[in-house]
Amino acid sequence: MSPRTSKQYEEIREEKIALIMDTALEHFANEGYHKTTINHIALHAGISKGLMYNYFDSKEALLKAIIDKSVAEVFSYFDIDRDGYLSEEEFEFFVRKIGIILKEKRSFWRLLFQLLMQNEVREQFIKSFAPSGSLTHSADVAGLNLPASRIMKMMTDYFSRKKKNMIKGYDPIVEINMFIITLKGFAVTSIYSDDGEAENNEKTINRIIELFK
Amino acid sequence: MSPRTSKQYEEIREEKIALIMDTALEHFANEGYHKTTINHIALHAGISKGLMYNYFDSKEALLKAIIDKSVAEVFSYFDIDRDGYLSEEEFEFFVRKIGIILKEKRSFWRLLFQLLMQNEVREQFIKSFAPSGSLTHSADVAGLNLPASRIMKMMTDYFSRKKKNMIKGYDPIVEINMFIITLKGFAVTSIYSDDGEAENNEKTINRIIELFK
Amino acid sequence: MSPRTSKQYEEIREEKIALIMDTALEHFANEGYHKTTINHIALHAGISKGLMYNYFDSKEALLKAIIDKSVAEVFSYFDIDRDGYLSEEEFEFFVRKIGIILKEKRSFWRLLFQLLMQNEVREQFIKSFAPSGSLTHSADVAGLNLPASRIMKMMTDYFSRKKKNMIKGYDPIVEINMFIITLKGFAVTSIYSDDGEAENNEKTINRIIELFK
Amino acid sequence: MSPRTSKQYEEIREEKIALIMDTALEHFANEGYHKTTINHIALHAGISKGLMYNYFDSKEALLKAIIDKSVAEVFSYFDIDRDGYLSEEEFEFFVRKIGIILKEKRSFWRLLFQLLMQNEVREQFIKSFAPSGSLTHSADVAGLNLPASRIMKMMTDYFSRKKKNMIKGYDPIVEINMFIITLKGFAVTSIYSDDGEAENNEKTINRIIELFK
DNA sequence: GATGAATGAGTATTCATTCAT
DNA sequence: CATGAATGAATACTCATTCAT
Repeated sequence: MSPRTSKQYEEIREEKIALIMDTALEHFANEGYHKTTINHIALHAGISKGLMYNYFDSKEALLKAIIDKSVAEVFSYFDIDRDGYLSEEEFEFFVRKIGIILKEKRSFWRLLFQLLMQNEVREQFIKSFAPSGSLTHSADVAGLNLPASRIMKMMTDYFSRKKKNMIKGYDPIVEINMFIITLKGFAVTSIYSDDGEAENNEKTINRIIELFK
Repeated sequence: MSPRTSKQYEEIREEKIALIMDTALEHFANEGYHKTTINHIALHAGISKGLMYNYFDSKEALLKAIIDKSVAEVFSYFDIDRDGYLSEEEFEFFVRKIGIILKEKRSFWRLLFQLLMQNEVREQFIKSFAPSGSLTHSADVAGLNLPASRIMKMMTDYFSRKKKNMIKGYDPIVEINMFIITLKGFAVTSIYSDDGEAENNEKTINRIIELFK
Repeated sequence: MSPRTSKQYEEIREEKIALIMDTALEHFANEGYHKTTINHIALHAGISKGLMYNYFDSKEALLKAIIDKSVAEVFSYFDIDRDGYLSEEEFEFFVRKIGIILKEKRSFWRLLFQLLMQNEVREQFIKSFAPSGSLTHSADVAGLNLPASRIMKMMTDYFSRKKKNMIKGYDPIVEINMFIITLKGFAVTSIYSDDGEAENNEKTINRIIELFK
Repeated sequence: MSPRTSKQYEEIREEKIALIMDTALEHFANEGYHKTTINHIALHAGISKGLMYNYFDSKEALLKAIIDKSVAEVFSYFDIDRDGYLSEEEFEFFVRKIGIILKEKRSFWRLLFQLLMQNEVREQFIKSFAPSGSLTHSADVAGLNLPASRIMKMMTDYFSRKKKNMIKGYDPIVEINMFIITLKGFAVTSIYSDDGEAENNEKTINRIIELFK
């Protein structure tokens, strides 16, 4: 007879918010943001249209919340705040981690790449994640210069240090770019590959490490 | 003031069709297919909304026409119908060609990648371009198995033949995958890079050739 | 910690009802009935949405309750149930009373005028306050024929009696109408004037009395 | 077979715009802006919902267009740009004109008064029509300080000049206020009176002229 | 008595598509 | 061939109202 405690309410809220965000991410990622209607999301989440508007101001706000949350999760995967030095072991760890996170957050990556394909969104995204002046364009990951400043710095240092075998003509900038496009290509491939290709992806990761370690 | 000859009419038709397709491609690529309205296209093409429906049955038909035309153009770039053998010179030529075509057909590629990010479209696309059973998934370019059958065959042969330096553990399948994801990563990066990065792209292309030739 | 007595409950009820009605009146008056949401009222009253539905059946019922209560209050200001005769002193008192009540119940008047601007509402209102057949249209206060029958009767008597200075052409009906539109114009002005204009309003009241006493 | 000339198109546009604005004004005035739905307007205008959006950006833009047009019309009724001097004949003409315009533009006035009853709108309106600093509040017509500056100036001059009979205590400011509230009261009454009361309104106008000329 | 999550009918707005001229 | 007015189904969003706790 008495009203729920505010703790109970908070739990309900969080559950529903998670439910909505998860459902929306799934559909945004697979059918596209524009093609996905609020109705569709509500239907698949088993709630009413109106409820979503209790938690999110608009479809766009929902999208933003999803992106923000996912980006935060991804960043937290790489405990950035270490010494800033990248050893060879850490480099390998980093690459393997990417392989894992691409699989685990596959929906998010699909959505993100999708969004980044649109000029307006990409520019917006770059603006919000790239500390102004922090990066040369050569270090830009096709719009994905995420926590860029820090990670990129470590990368650059890493590749500068190696001077692989002192090969004549070794250019760290070129090498970083190669590494980035390789990762990007792997990402784009991986997030649209099905489970049957897990083994292949594994081999590819190994080869990437072999090449750039 | 005499009535136009049917030849003149034909010319007008073709001009208008080209104008509409070019304008639409530009906007589809940069603002996204869904966000681009027919009104917008008509406005920018300097024609009326109705005219487009004289030439195309629907917005989707327009999209399809654009894709078909562009794909045909891209394929024609690589005169596929040769001997089916890929020499080292031809391999280098092929890679450089890709670098060029990515720049020249940038809008198309943007649009294509954008579309391929949507499950439904991707599946549709794969179905229409991949002769069933022709490819192992390992040779699938994340949905981009273009004139696949033929080109892929040549590639596979090429990489199988090389057995680069007879390095132990050399696996042609892995090598092809590496090559493909590298190209794909380069593509995704290149089509969203601005002109100032031409030099960088050039260097990257050189390095790709160096690595996989 | 003993259970509340029913008297305490009654007190809570009345307090809450008053709180809700006051808050609602304030917002209805200033932002408009339609623009004011139940949420908004609940928020500003510091209660939950649901609580209002414990006391009022609907938003419209709340409105009606507010109007009824306010109208009753206004009528009670003029202790109508006297001898039915209006002396000159009483006339002046009456006019000054109106000046005061317009200030004190400003929100109500704003709301009322607002509502009366809508055909449907006005008709409804006229029906409920004007005993059928009791008034000639000439005595209608643009929908505001409040406790009409009685007060109007007194007014008519008052103006008929005066025959101000026996001026030729003096028409009590016209004079009543003039008096009414003057009051109405004063009302509309007064309820939207700010405090700084109190002095002006005072002077206007004096002049009205001077003119119509 | 050939498309309409742009003149024909222009005619169609103007006709439809007028139709939409007239229909909307009618309904806004009688049922209230918020209660009137776009559907309703479209239905009564015999057009589709969509068509209205071909001509107006939004419901609010439609409202604004109506107000702007009506205000312009009303102002044009009083050919403001004369010598700025108000003779007694002109004063009478002015008052009678108001009586007429209230009848002819009744819907507009209903709508306007309705809107002015809402704080936000009223403030907006005052801002757009009152040249800053041009008026003392005492000359404010309950938010309706229209082409205020000019007309009010003429009025003030007129009432200052008269010093009616040199009566002791004659205060032009008070007299202007009285005149304004009388007009306002007449307006509010008139726009909600039906045709049967035409005669009464006529008499009231005569009395107003008698009192303030 | 009190709460706020949940609902869904209703509303403004968009946009591909049609069609008379 | 060319035009743009007209349509209406679809979509995002609002808000009064219900109800389990």
